[in-house]
Amino acid sequence: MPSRAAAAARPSRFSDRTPVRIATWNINGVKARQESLTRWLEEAAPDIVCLQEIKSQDEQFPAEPIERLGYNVATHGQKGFNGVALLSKRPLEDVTIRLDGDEADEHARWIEATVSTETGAVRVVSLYLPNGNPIDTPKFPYKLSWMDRMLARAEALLATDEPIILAGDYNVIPEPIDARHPDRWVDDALFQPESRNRHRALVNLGYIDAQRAVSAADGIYTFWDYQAGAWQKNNGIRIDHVMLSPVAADRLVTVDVHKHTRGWEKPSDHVPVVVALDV
DNA sequence: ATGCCGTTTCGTAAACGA
Repeated sequence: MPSRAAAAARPSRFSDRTPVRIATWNINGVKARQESLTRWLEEAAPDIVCLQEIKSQDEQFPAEPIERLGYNVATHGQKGFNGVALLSKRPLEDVTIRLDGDEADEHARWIEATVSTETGAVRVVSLYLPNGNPIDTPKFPYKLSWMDRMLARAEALLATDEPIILAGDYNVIPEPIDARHPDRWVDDALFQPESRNRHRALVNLGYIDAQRAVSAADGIYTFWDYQAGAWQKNNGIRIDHVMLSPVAADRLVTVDVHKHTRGWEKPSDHVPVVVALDV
Protein backbone atom coordinates (compact mmCIF):
# COMPACT_ATOMS: atom_id res chain seq x y z
CA MET A 1 0.00 0.00 0.00
CA PRO A 2 2.56 2.58 -1.08
CA SER A 3 0.07 5.37 -1.62
CA ARG A 4 -1.39 4.95 1.85
CA ALA A 5 2.10 4.90 3.36
CA ALA A 6 2.98 8.10 1.51
CA ALA A 7 -0.14 9.80 2.79
CA ALA A 8 0.62 8.74 6.32
CA ALA A 9 4.17 10.06 6.02
CA ARG A 10 2.95 13.51 5.07
CA PRO A 11 3.71 15.90 7.91
CA SER A 12 0.55 16.62 9.80
CA ARG A 13 1.15 20.37 9.81
CA PHE A 14 0.31 20.47 6.09
CA SER A 15 -3.27 20.82 4.98
CA ASP A 16 -4.99 19.11 2.07
CA ARG A 17 -4.99 22.38 0.14
CA THR A 18 -3.05 22.60 -3.10
CA PRO A 19 0.12 24.50 -2.19
CA VAL A 20 0.77 27.94 -3.65
CA ARG A 21 3.72 27.68 -6.02
CA ILE A 22 6.00 30.70 -6.25
CA ALA A 23 8.79 30.91 -8.82
CA THR A 24 11.77 33.16 -9.49
CA TRP A 25 13.44 33.42 -12.89
CA ASN A 26 16.04 35.77 -14.33
CA ILE A 27 14.91 35.61 -17.96
CA ASN A 28 17.65 37.86 -19.42
CA GLY A 29 15.35 39.92 -21.62
CA VAL A 30 11.58 39.45 -21.61
CA LYS A 31 11.18 40.30 -25.28
CA ALA A 32 13.91 37.88 -26.39
CA ARG A 33 12.44 35.22 -24.09
CA GLN A 34 8.75 35.72 -24.88
CA GLU A 35 8.25 32.25 -26.41
CA SER A 36 10.19 30.49 -23.64
CA LEU A 37 8.30 32.37 -20.95
CA THR A 38 4.91 31.46 -22.42
CA ARG A 39 5.95 27.84 -22.87
CA TRP A 40 7.21 27.61 -19.29
CA LEU A 41 4.14 29.32 -17.81
CA GLU A 42 1.94 26.80 -19.64
CA GLU A 43 3.89 23.74 -18.52
CA ALA A 44 4.76 24.81 -14.95
CA ALA A 45 1.63 26.86 -14.22
CA PRO A 46 3.09 28.64 -11.18
CA ASP A 47 0.73 30.78 -9.10
CA ILE A 48 3.21 33.64 -8.65
CA VAL A 49 6.32 34.46 -10.71
CA CYS A 50 9.15 36.83 -9.83
CA LEU A 51 11.04 37.89 -12.96
CA GLN A 52 14.39 39.68 -13.17
CA GLU A 53 16.38 41.28 -15.96
CA ILE A 54 13.30 41.98 -18.05
CA LYS A 55 15.44 44.59 -19.88
CA SER A 56 12.26 46.38 -20.84
CA GLN A 57 10.47 49.57 -20.07
CA ASP A 58 7.01 49.14 -18.54
CA GLU A 59 5.26 50.24 -21.75
CA GLN A 60 7.23 47.72 -23.82
CA PHE A 61 6.59 44.75 -21.50
CA PRO A 62 4.66 42.09 -23.47
CA ALA A 63 1.84 41.73 -20.94
CA GLU A 64 -0.97 40.53 -23.23
CA PRO A 65 0.23 36.95 -23.91
CA ILE A 66 0.89 36.56 -20.17
CA GLU A 67 -2.49 37.97 -19.18
CA ARG A 68 -4.09 35.60 -21.68
CA LEU A 69 -2.71 32.74 -19.57
CA GLY A 70 -4.55 34.12 -16.55
CA TYR A 71 -1.87 36.23 -14.89
CA ASN A 72 -1.98 39.71 -13.46
CA VAL A 73 1.17 41.67 -14.26
CA ALA A 74 3.12 44.33 -12.36
CA THR A 75 6.40 45.63 -13.72
CA HIS A 76 9.23 47.92 -12.67
CA GLY A 77 11.35 48.29 -15.77
CA GLN A 78 13.87 50.61 -17.33
CA LYS A 79 15.47 50.95 -20.71
CA GLY A 80 18.09 48.46 -21.77
CA PHE A 81 18.98 46.57 -18.62
CA ASN A 82 17.82 45.52 -15.14
CA GLY A 83 14.04 45.49 -14.57
CA VAL A 84 11.86 43.25 -12.40
CA ALA A 85 8.27 42.05 -12.60
CA LEU A 86 5.62 40.08 -10.72
CA LEU A 87 3.06 37.78 -12.32
CA SER A 88 0.21 36.31 -10.31
CA LYS A 89 -2.97 34.38 -10.97
CA ARG A 90 -4.49 36.09 -7.95
CA PRO A 91 -4.58 39.90 -7.82
CA LEU A 92 -1.38 41.80 -6.98
CA GLU A 93 -2.22 44.21 -4.17
CA ASP A 94 -0.26 47.08 -2.62
CA VAL A 95 2.43 47.01 -5.29
CA THR A 96 5.50 49.06 -4.38
CA ILE A 97 8.73 49.56 -6.28
CA ARG A 98 12.27 50.66 -5.42
CA LEU A 99 14.40 49.89 -2.39
CA ASP A 100 14.55 52.54 0.33
CA GLY A 101 17.79 54.15 1.37
CA ASP A 102 19.16 55.86 -1.76
CA GLU A 103 16.96 58.30 -3.66
CA ALA A 104 19.68 58.69 -6.31
CA ASP A 105 19.63 54.98 -7.20
CA GLU A 106 17.74 54.73 -10.51
CA HIS A 107 18.28 51.00 -11.10
CA ALA A 108 15.03 49.03 -11.39
CA ARG A 109 15.79 46.11 -9.08
CA TRP A 110 12.96 45.77 -6.54
CA ILE A 111 9.18 45.22 -6.66
CA GLU A 112 6.87 44.06 -3.85
CA ALA A 113 3.25 42.99 -3.76
CA THR A 114 0.76 41.26 -1.50
CA VAL A 115 -1.17 38.25 -2.77
CA SER A 116 -4.17 36.95 -0.87
CA THR A 117 -4.41 33.19 -0.31
CA GLU A 118 -7.08 30.86 1.09
CA THR A 119 -5.78 31.42 4.60
CA GLY A 120 -4.49 34.97 4.54
CA ALA A 121 -1.89 36.76 2.44
CA VAL A 122 1.78 36.63 1.51
CA ARG A 123 4.16 39.51 0.76
CA VAL A 124 6.31 38.70 -2.27
CA VAL A 125 9.42 40.53 -3.48
CA SER A 126 11.11 40.12 -6.87
CA LEU A 127 14.67 41.39 -6.48
CA TYR A 128 17.65 41.74 -8.78
CA LEU A 129 20.74 42.24 -6.67
CA PRO A 130 23.64 44.10 -8.35
CA ASN A 131 26.36 41.94 -9.89
CA GLY A 132 29.20 44.04 -8.46
CA ASN A 133 31.94 43.20 -10.94
CA PRO A 134 34.70 44.18 -11.32
CA ILE A 135 35.40 44.42 -7.60
CA ASP A 136 37.94 47.25 -7.95
CA THR A 137 35.31 49.60 -9.41
CA PRO A 138 32.38 51.52 -7.85
CA LYS A 139 30.14 48.62 -8.88
CA PHE A 140 31.26 46.54 -5.90
CA PRO A 141 30.58 49.11 -3.14
CA TYR A 142 27.24 49.76 -4.89
CA LYS A 143 26.43 46.07 -4.52
CA LEU A 144 27.37 46.06 -0.83
CA SER A 145 25.42 49.23 0.02
CA TRP A 146 22.44 47.83 -1.93
CA MET A 147 22.64 44.69 0.20
CA ASP A 148 22.69 46.81 3.37
CA ARG A 149 19.52 48.54 2.14
CA MET A 150 18.00 45.13 1.38
CA LEU A 151 18.78 43.95 4.91
CA ALA A 152 17.04 47.01 6.39
CA ARG A 153 13.93 46.37 4.28
CA ALA A 154 14.00 42.63 5.03
CA GLU A 155 14.11 43.36 8.76
CA ALA A 156 11.24 45.84 8.51
CA LEU A 157 9.12 43.29 6.65
CA LEU A 158 9.54 40.80 9.50
CA ALA A 159 7.49 43.11 11.73
CA THR A 160 4.34 42.13 9.81
CA ASP A 161 2.35 38.94 10.42
CA GLU A 162 2.42 37.93 6.75
CA PRO A 163 4.72 35.25 5.37
CA ILE A 164 7.52 37.05 3.48
CA ILE A 165 9.08 35.68 0.29
CA LEU A 166 12.25 37.41 -0.96
CA ALA A 167 12.86 35.78 -4.33
CA GLY A 168 15.29 36.70 -7.05
CA ASP A 169 18.73 36.81 -8.57
CA TYR A 170 20.94 37.52 -5.55
CA ASN A 171 24.21 37.41 -7.49
CA VAL A 172 25.72 35.72 -4.43
CA ILE A 173 27.26 32.24 -4.25
CA PRO A 174 26.53 31.51 -0.57
CA GLU A 175 28.92 28.58 -0.03
CA PRO A 176 31.62 26.66 -1.92
CA ILE A 177 29.17 23.81 -2.59
CA ASP A 178 27.08 26.30 -4.56
CA ALA A 179 29.67 26.37 -7.37
CA ARG A 180 31.05 23.57 -9.53
CA HIS A 181 34.48 25.24 -9.38
CA PRO A 182 34.51 27.54 -6.34
CA ASP A 183 38.24 28.26 -6.81
CA ARG A 184 37.46 30.06 -10.07
CA TRP A 185 35.19 32.56 -8.28
CA VAL A 186 37.52 33.80 -5.53
CA ASP A 187 38.17 37.12 -7.31
CA ASP A 188 34.54 37.57 -8.36
CA ALA A 189 32.02 39.88 -6.67
CA LEU A 190 29.55 36.97 -6.38
CA PHE A 191 31.87 35.08 -4.00
CA GLN A 192 33.57 37.84 -2.01
CA PRO A 193 33.43 37.53 1.80
CA GLU A 194 31.64 40.91 1.95
CA SER A 195 28.89 39.63 -0.36
CA ARG A 196 28.58 36.26 1.37
CA ASN A 197 28.55 37.88 4.84
CA ARG A 198 25.63 40.09 3.89
CA HIS A 199 23.75 37.10 2.52
CA ARG A 200 24.44 35.34 5.81
CA ALA A 201 23.18 38.44 7.65
CA LEU A 202 19.84 37.87 5.92
CA VAL A 203 19.86 34.33 7.33
CA ASN A 204 20.77 35.70 10.76
CA LEU A 205 17.73 37.96 10.61
CA GLY A 206 15.68 34.77 10.44
CA TYR A 207 15.28 34.25 6.69
CA ILE A 208 15.66 30.67 5.48
CA ASP A 209 17.21 29.66 2.15
CA ALA A 210 14.37 27.46 0.86
CA GLN A 211 16.69 25.26 -1.20
CA ARG A 212 18.94 24.58 1.79
CA ALA A 213 15.92 23.87 3.98
CA VAL A 214 15.15 20.83 1.84
CA SER A 215 18.59 19.68 0.66
CA ALA A 216 22.24 19.88 1.76
CA ALA A 217 23.41 18.43 -1.56
CA ASP A 218 26.07 19.96 -3.76
CA GLY A 219 25.62 20.29 -7.52
CA ILE A 220 22.41 22.33 -7.33
CA TYR A 221 22.88 25.21 -9.78
CA THR A 222 20.63 27.92 -11.23
CA PHE A 223 23.04 29.67 -13.64
CA TRP A 224 25.35 28.46 -16.37
CA ASP A 225 27.35 31.03 -18.36
CA TYR A 226 26.73 31.21 -22.09
CA GLN A 227 30.50 31.15 -22.61
CA ALA A 228 33.08 28.39 -22.77
CA GLY A 229 30.52 25.57 -22.87
CA ALA A 230 29.58 26.08 -19.22
CA TRP A 231 26.21 24.32 -19.63
CA GLN A 232 27.69 21.34 -21.48
CA LYS A 233 30.34 20.96 -18.77
CA ASN A 234 27.81 21.60 -15.97
CA ASN A 235 30.00 24.47 -14.81
CA GLY A 236 27.21 26.13 -12.85
CA ILE A 237 26.58 28.26 -9.78
CA ARG A 238 23.60 28.67 -7.43
CA ILE A 239 22.79 32.39 -7.23
CA ASP A 240 18.98 32.51 -7.60
CA HIS A 241 17.47 32.16 -4.16
CA VAL A 242 14.09 32.10 -2.45
CA MET A 243 14.52 33.41 1.08
CA LEU A 244 11.58 32.75 3.42
CA SER A 245 10.62 34.45 6.65
CA PRO A 246 10.18 32.00 9.56
CA VAL A 247 6.40 32.06 9.16
CA ALA A 248 6.76 31.27 5.44
CA ALA A 249 9.43 28.60 6.00
CA ASP A 250 7.08 26.78 8.36
CA ARG A 251 4.80 26.29 5.35
CA LEU A 252 7.48 25.11 2.89
CA VAL A 253 6.57 21.90 1.05
CA THR A 254 8.96 21.55 -1.92
CA VAL A 255 11.69 23.33 -3.90
CA ASP A 256 12.33 22.54 -7.57
CA VAL A 257 14.94 23.87 -9.99
CA HIS A 258 13.60 23.78 -13.56
CA LYS A 259 16.99 22.92 -15.00
CA HIS A 260 15.59 21.58 -18.28
CA THR A 261 14.82 25.09 -19.51
CA ARG A 262 18.58 25.75 -19.83
CA GLY A 263 18.61 23.15 -22.62
CA TRP A 264 15.89 24.91 -24.60
CA GLU A 265 16.61 26.79 -27.78
CA LYS A 266 17.66 30.40 -27.11
CA PRO A 267 17.70 29.89 -23.33
CA SER A 268 18.20 32.36 -20.51
CA ASP A 269 21.47 31.73 -18.70
CA HIS A 270 19.40 31.34 -15.49
CA VAL A 271 16.69 28.73 -14.80
CA PRO A 272 13.53 29.02 -12.68
CA VAL A 273 13.43 28.03 -9.01
CA VAL A 274 9.95 27.07 -7.77
CA VAL A 275 8.87 26.73 -4.14
CA ALA A 276 5.54 25.31 -2.95
CA LEU A 277 4.09 26.79 0.23
CA ASP A 278 1.07 25.52 2.11
CA VAL A 279 -0.42 28.96 2.73
C1' DA B 1 43.12 36.02 -21.12
C1' DT B 2 41.50 42.91 -22.73
C1' DG B 3 39.27 35.98 -24.98
C1' DC B 4 34.83 32.71 -25.26
C1' DC B 5 28.30 34.31 -25.50
C1' DG B 6 23.94 36.81 -25.49
C1' DT B 7 20.65 41.07 -25.17
C1' DT B 8 19.95 45.71 -25.88
C1' DT B 9 20.50 50.30 -27.80
C1' DC B 10 18.90 57.31 -30.95
C1' DG B 11 23.02 50.35 -33.08
C1' DT B 12 26.26 47.92 -37.16
C1' DA B 13 30.30 49.00 -31.82
C1' DA B 14 29.70 49.43 -27.03
C1' DA B 15 27.64 48.69 -22.50
C1' DC B 16 26.33 45.25 -19.41
C1' DG B 17 26.16 40.93 -17.49
C1' DA B 18 28.42 36.82 -14.25
